[in-house]
Amino acid sequence: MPLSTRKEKILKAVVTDYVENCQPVSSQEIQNKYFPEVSSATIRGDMATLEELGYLAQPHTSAGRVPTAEGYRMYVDKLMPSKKLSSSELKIINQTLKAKAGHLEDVVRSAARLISEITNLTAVGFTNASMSDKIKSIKIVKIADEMALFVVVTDRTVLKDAIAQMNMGISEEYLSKAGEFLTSVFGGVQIADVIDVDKFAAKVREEYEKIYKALIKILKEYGTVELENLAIEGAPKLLQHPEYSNVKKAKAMLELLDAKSQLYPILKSNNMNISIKIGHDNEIAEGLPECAVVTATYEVDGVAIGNAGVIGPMRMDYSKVISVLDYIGKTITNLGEDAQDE
Amino acid sequence: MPLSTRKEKILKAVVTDYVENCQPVSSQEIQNKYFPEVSSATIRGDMATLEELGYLAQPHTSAGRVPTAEGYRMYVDKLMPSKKLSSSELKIINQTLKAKAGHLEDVVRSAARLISEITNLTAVGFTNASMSDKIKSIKIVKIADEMALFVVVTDRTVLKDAIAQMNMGISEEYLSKAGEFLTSVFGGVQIADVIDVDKFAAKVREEYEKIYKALIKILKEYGTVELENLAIEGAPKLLQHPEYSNVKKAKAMLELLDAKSQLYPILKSNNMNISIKIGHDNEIAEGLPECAVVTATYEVDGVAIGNAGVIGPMRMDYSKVISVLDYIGKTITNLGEDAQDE
DNA sequence: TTTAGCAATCAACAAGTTAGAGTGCTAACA
DNA sequence: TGTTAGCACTCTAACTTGTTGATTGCTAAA
Repeated sequence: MPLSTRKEKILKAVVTDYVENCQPVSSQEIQNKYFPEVSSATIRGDMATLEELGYLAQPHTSAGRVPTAEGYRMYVDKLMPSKKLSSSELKIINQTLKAKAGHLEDVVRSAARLISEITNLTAVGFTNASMSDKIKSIKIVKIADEMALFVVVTDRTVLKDAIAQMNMGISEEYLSKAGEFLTSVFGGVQIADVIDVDKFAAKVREEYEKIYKALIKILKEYGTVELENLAIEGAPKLLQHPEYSNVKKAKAMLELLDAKSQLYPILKSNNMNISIKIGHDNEIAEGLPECAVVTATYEVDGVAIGNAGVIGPMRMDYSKVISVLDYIGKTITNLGEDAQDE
Repeated sequence: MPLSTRKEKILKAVVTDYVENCQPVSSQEIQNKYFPEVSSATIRGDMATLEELGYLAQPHTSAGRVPTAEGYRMYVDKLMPSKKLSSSELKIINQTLKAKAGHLEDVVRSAARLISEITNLTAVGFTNASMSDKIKSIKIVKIADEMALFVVVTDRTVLKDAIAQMNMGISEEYLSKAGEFLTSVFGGVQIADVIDVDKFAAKVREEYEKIYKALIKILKEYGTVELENLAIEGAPKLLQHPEYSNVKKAKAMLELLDAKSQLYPILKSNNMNISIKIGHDNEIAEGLPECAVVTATYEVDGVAIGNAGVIGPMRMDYSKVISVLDYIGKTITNLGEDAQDE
């Protein structure tokens, strides 16, 4: 049974009002603010129906109505108006991201910070890395007597934190040659293949065998890079929402944010442009308190380079969140293309 | 007027009990648990004296006593027993830190995590970097057509996140030569001097001028490296302390932790082996809620390489915190010396 | 289908009461 | 002089009760 237009409008009004005031919405209020043309009794009837259908709920008998997860879902899917960002918001997004152009991790982190500041919610951002990324080049730099820094450039990012212990007395020339050799062998090869020893053992000359082993060790952790790059911005903002005035709930959420490995699967949207999970949707994570997660996947040249989004109470301004994520997505894409044109 | 031994013991008992139970301590309780040999009336008298001296306070007339900041201070300075870590705690510290040996940032971050887990408090850790660090070597690696990675090794750390935009068509040889040249000019020179253009402009050959400028830009941010490396572990643990059951206070603390630039001066202990700031001590930071900060400076070969410590309510188990910080400090120092012996 | 009117429900607040925990004081004692 | 028992006093925390106001659901009429 499809909802009548009036019922839709009432649902929309309830969500709008509740998002703004965080108070159960009464039929009176709906009538005054949104529906002067019908009586509160009529609205009451409609609200009762909406409650039967599962879109609204009552905290207690003599209270107004509150949207359920399904209510928000319906709102997001069908009823939500699109919202424009203010020109000052557009400006700050452009400026901030432009300043960081070129540094992938910085861009995503800045994006998260922007999102948090504009939406007043806790934001997250992370870059993607996958075992199917391809090697572009490998450089090895001697930084101390027995230490070498591996710089691995892939088609998506630059791995530059990997330090390996080396034998005494290995020369710079040798490392440089080894880098060239490894680049020639592995250039264009997926990381998943590089670490598959059987496939390449034959191709690696004996003199570079130790280096190859060090490389494998480094690349095995490539997938965890995205975990380390998971940026969380504005965590304390959680506490300003009445939903988390209860310390227990607040703690549960903060602990979730703290445990990045747990958080990650919740955030990772399945390559959807914008993914919206509300309430039940993400109750997959055991014990996760009622909340909503909105994430966007960012692309440059058609390649997904990272995700960013917000996590917070179900009661959030979805429309605004989506505008921000969308605009930031476009800005990042353009950033990449501009860089190429130069 | 020095305290009588009994008064000292009573103060110690009050602190011990309050740290454990977070309940105002009554004369009865002291008598039962710590002083069966004197009557509660006597203890009451002593507690009244301790209150006059400013070591104890009463939340209200008919409540027990609570230590003041001065009370904790006295406890820490004179009365605190030393505590041994359990063998399982020693073991986990050794194992965890050994696994990270060689990676300075990782060691300090792991140290913070260990501290947080063992003390059940929020822990922080950061590596030191200062403009008086000396350059050891500079390598420049081409990672894309117009991008180069500067790897700057100093006597304290390795700077390897600095990517600079380069002119089209700069060759790897040129960058490699430039690196050698810069190393020859700046090896052993303090960073503060390197970025002082007037001092060295004459020495830098014209062909490397642009590279030098890029280097300066990078090194100017060297000091902020430590900010970025400021690791905070176990922030949600704050909320499990009754002191922060009030969401407002919790938020103030979390915001402090979030604003790293604000937090940093509070944490940076003035090269003291272990620094303990309690209550008023660190009320320098405006609006900082009542709390205590205990930090230790870690050294390898006599050089301070980082700090780690805890931040939390004044009511904490100082003795345990200090044991942990101390033992971790020793472990880190040994780690560095072992590495050299090999 | 909509509306007005009205009884019923319930949270939130305020006021009043009680119980008990803990103190400070005092007078007696060692 | 220091210590103790005893007791009155204070104050919070918890519970009870009553009241108010918001909001609903229902019903009968338009």
